[in-house]
Formats: sequence, C-alpha cells, structure tokens
Amino acid sequence: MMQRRPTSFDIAALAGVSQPTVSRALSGNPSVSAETRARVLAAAEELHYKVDKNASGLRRQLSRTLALLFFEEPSSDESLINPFYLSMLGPMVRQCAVHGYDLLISFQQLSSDWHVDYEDSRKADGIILLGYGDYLEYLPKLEQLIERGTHFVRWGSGDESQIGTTVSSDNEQGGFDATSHLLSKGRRKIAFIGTAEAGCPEFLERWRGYCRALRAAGLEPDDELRADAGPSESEGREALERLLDRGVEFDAIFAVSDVTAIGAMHALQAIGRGVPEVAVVGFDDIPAASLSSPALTTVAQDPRQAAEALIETVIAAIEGDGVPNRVLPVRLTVRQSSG
Amino acid sequence: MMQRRPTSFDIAALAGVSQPTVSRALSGNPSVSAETRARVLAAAEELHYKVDKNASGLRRQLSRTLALLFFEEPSSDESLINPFYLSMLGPMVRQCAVHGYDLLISFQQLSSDWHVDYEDSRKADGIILLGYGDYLEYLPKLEQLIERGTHFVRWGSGDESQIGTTVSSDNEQGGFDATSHLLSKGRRKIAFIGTAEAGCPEFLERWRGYCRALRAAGLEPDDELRADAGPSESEGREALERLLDRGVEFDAIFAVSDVTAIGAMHALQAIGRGVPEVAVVGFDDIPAASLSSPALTTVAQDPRQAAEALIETVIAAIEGDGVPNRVLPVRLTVRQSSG
DNA sequence: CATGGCTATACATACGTATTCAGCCCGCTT
DNA sequence: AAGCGGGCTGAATACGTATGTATAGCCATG
Repeated sequence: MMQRRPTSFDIAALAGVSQPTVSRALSGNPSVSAETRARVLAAAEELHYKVDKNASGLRRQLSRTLALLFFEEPSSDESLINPFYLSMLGPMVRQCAVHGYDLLISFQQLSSDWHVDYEDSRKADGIILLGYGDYLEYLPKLEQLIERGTHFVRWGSGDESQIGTTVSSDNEQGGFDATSHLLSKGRRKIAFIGTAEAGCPEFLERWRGYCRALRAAGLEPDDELRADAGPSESEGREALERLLDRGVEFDAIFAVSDVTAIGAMHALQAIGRGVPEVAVVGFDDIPAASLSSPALTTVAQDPRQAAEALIETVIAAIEGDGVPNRVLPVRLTVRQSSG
Repeated sequence: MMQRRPTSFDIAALAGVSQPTVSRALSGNPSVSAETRARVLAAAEELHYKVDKNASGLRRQLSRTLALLFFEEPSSDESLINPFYLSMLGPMVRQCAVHGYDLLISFQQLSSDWHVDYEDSRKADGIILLGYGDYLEYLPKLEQLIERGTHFVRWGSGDESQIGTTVSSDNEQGGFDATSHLLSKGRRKIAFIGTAEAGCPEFLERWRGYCRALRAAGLEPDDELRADAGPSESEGREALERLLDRGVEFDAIFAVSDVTAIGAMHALQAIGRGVPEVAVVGFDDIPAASLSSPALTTVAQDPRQAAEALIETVIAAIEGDGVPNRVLPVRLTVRQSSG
C-alpha cells in the first residue's frame, strides 16, 4: 500500500478534533477531557500513528536521545572493546527506554572533533563517555564540553580530577577486598600485576587498595612483587614471566584485570606451577573469567548498576538537577583460582 | 556563555549571504560559487555551527539513522548477549559513520511492538535485526515490516525462509570445515554437541555440514554421537555428561558454539579425559576461545565483514537498490584443542 | 439577567532547514 | 543594440509538531 505516513492532522480529522488537541491528548495534557482523549487515542491506534521524532524534536528543541561514546586509542585493535563496557550496553539501553530516551552509539578516535558534534547538532541531549587508556589525552576536550554547557557523564575514577561528573567503581575497596581475601587464605607473598602509573587512575586505585590491605595485615608492599602490565593477555603473561625471571618468590597474584590475570595463569601453567597453588585474583568479572580453568576469582563490578547510574546521572544533568559523582560498590566473587 | 545555538541564518548574516545559500554551500550544491562557499564555511567554522538534525530530518523526511535491534527471549539472562553480535558493534558503528549514518540501539523483548516503532516515528530510516533463539516467534512481525515497506535486514541463515533480506555466515561450510579438520587429524568418532532442530537454523546448517564431511570421508552420521545442547556452558557440560553416561565412544567433539564447546571441555577435564586427546572444535571464535586452556580451535566468523555487509545491505534497501541475500565465508582457526 | 470564572477546544505561530521558483547580472550572438 | 541564455543568489514556502493566546460554552453567583 505504502500510503503517506499519517500526521497529527489525519488523527485530528478522524477523531473530529483539531491538531493541537491531538498533540495535547497524546502528551497527556490534563486539559483534554477524558472522552476526547479516548477518541484521539483510538484514531491514532487505527492509523498506526506515531509522533514524528524530527518534528517533535525541532519544536521542543531537544532530541530525547543520549549518545554513548566509546573512546579508543588509535593504536588499539578495534575489536578489543573493554568487555565491561559491553556488558553495560544492555542495561543502559534498558534504562534509557525507562526514561523515554533513545541511545545512539559511536566510537571515536581520540583525535577526532567529537566534542563539537552530538549535542551541537541536536542529535543528543546528553553524552556518556566511556574512555579507555590515557584519559589525560582527552582532558582538554572535556574542558571544551563544559565551556559549551554540554551535559555529560563519564566512567572513570572518582577523584582523578575535577573535570565533569563521573561514575566509577570503588576500585580502592576492590583492591583491598581482593588482597584481604588472599591474605585470609594464608598467602603472604602476593604479587601485583598491572601498572600503577598515573595514566590509568583505576589501576592506581586498585594498587592503593592492595597496599592498604597489606598494611592492615602488618605487611609492607614490596616493589619486587610488582610487575607492570596493561590489560591484555600477552601483557599479563609477559609480566609474570618477568617476575619469574627475576627469581622472586610469590604464592599469590592480584592482577588489575581479568584478562591480565588469565595471561598470568597461562604463564604459570606453562611452567607447571598450578593454580590455585599459586592463588590468582582478577578484576572485572568478564565472561571468560567463569569459563577459564580453574574459574577465576575476581572483583566484580555490577554492569547493571553502573549503567543505571550513568544514565540517571546524565539525565539529571539534562534536567538541570545537581549531579554528584557516584562511586559504586564492588563485590568479590570467589571461584577456584584462589583455592 | 551558553548563548543560543547558531542557525543557518546567523551564518548567512556573518557571511553576507542568504540562508538558502548557506544550506546549499554546506551541502555541496555545485551552484554555489567557490568564493561564496569559502566564506560560508569560514563563518560556520567560526560560530561552531552544526546543522540541526531535527530540522534537517523534518525537511528531508528522513533521519540518517539506522536502528540496531537485538532480540532476546524473555527468559534469557539479560547479560548474555551473543558475543559475536557484540563484536560486530564496533565495525557497524564505523561503517555507519562511513555512510553518514548514526546508529541507534535497542533491545527488545519478542513480545513488544517494536515493529511499529522505529521507522514509523522517523527515528530511523532502516533497521538491522539481530535475533537470538527461535526466529519463528517473530516471523509474523517480519511480515508486518514488509507490509509497511520498512527497510530492514537481519542476521540469520541464508535459506531459512523467504522473509526479508538476510546476511549470514556460511554455516554449512563451517560445519564441513570443522569436521574435515578433525577427520584429517585421524579422528573417526566425532561427537556433535548442539541441537539440530529447526528452531535454530544456523545450528541445523552446521549439522548438515558435519554430515557432509563425514560422508565425504566414507562415514555415516551416527545418532548415538549427537547430544542436544543450546548455546550455554552448562548445556554443553550436561550434553557431554549425557554422552558419557550413554557409554558412547568418541575421540573428538564438534560443538555448535564456543560456549558449548567450553562447557564440554570442562566436563571432559572433570573426569580426567584431557583435551586434545579428545579433540574439540567450537564455532564463533568468541574472545574466551583463545583464552581457554587449551585454546579452542573454532570456526571464526568475521565480525567486521558481517557488520559491513549488514550496514551496506540495509542502506542499499533504503536507497531502493536491489538487495540480494549474502552468505559470508567462515575461517577455521586451529588452536591447541584439536592437537 | 448579566457577569465572572472556569473548562475544553480551536487558531495562529515558531522551531531550522532544504528546495522550488523567480530574478538578477553579465557576456555573447545576430 | 536588442535579445538571450547561463551562472548565482534571494524570496517564499513546506515539513509536522507543540504551545501561547483567544474563544466558545457552561454553570454559578450577585
């Protein structure tokens, strides 16, 4: 059939009212009588009428859409998106739907000029930033966003800077819990695999939690037990190999991410040292964590909670409410790799 | 500062031309002189002008947006999105950007009335459907989409039905390649783990490829060697346990998905039968496949290629071009689990 | 009985862009 | 010199909705 899309005028004609009344009836305006509203709704239903998003957005000067921006370093294998971010995707979409928003997604090279794009073109009313790697790179762009009054939230670490609003996991507590767990299993020589450099604030916080737990048990962090590694399987493996080459003794490993931890487990298994003879704890609870053998003990971040916090925060910002930073609890998930 | 967003009239005033000329200059209309265009572009740049998406879409009667719809069975753990779909996400977004489209994402319960939503409200010009589980459930809705002239593509199996345009992997060939590989390693009793029911056409095709490979080697498929399992770790494990309980002999396993395969490997390891003494091959090449120990041999589908095919197909449909189904090649990726 | 208050609806308009059409200027032809 | 066509630009308008303002009907009140 392919006839023209019905407009609010068509509904109005069918319901025997004027176009503005249709608009008011559909938007729940209380000045429309119940009887009229019912007629309008019936007519809309009959013609499969849907409000035109473009027209509505133009008139109301907004889009009822949020933009989700993933940042990648130009170097990275494009397929390697942080699995935790991916697991937030479903809950985010759901939460957007709850609030009547659509979700637009986009990947950005750090170098591009995304910062002038989404809200400026009214594609989106607000922006959620999921950055990876060195956040310092795009810090200047955050300043620009703020200057122009753009509404945005980002996932990160609570106190890394005072730029914009953030939602984050309690990384410090996670590092503390993981390390305390290993200590409670009688381990005393706990290696830390992962960088504690400033470039990645989450990892730094996990390191701090690790140190706090050690000190709480009367131990002092030992630099010999630390091996730098980024969040990839090969880096985890290589870091563990360096540790072995160095001849350091250790009876447990706390790795800053699950992927790193799995790499380390592979390196251990390759030389015949079993897990959990060396106990291993990771961070993130990616799907592969429960599938590895032995299954990996890890500090789980709750993707649903994180997603909901992000969406609600950015919507609050759009609506002009106060928007405090939020730090979300983490949960130690004990599996076989720690005994 | 938070001043009003600049419009094309502001640009026009600054450049000393009229609003229509601005529109023409920015859209690359050749009837604008080079000199005028340069003035306009400079003015637009200066004021950080971006075309208002709502107004432009309203005028042109389109949205330059595609909607990506994930289907879930109401039952499923919401966090369990097909990892292959997730790995298509990045490439899809990229490909959309190449064609000047934005990508809207949405998750849908099979029961909802999504089919009247996106294109009807001009949120999107076309739809990409990624369905999971029993496609028969939403087949009637596809009919409705077609009736209303909606532009859509779906991921699925090439010949499962004649409803709409599909893009799919060559599942039959994948099953054939996996099985042939095991045969070439001298295996003769190859178990098939996964359902071959009609509900999931991909799996059925993989089963057919398995049968073809066996016959090509002079063997006959043996129903005793088949154990039904859906795409989850526990189903894979249980299927293998049933196989063991039955007392069937086997020296290799072809599982319809990586997750199933990993479940089967766990069951094997639990009873002390090693891999690759029993060789295992999966399907999908999810991230966990290369992280498992031993690393899993699998039939890889190329997410980038799949994503690009989907996007290009739906855009072609929007532009009114002919849109044939597409079947994409798969690639056997040999790792340790098959020796 | 007229007026005032109230409710439910209609009228008019603005949002910012893209496009159709008309007009202008200029150089060239006959 | 008049006509003419081509290259650029401006004026007018339409896209579909939401909302401010005006109006019609109605009941109650003085």
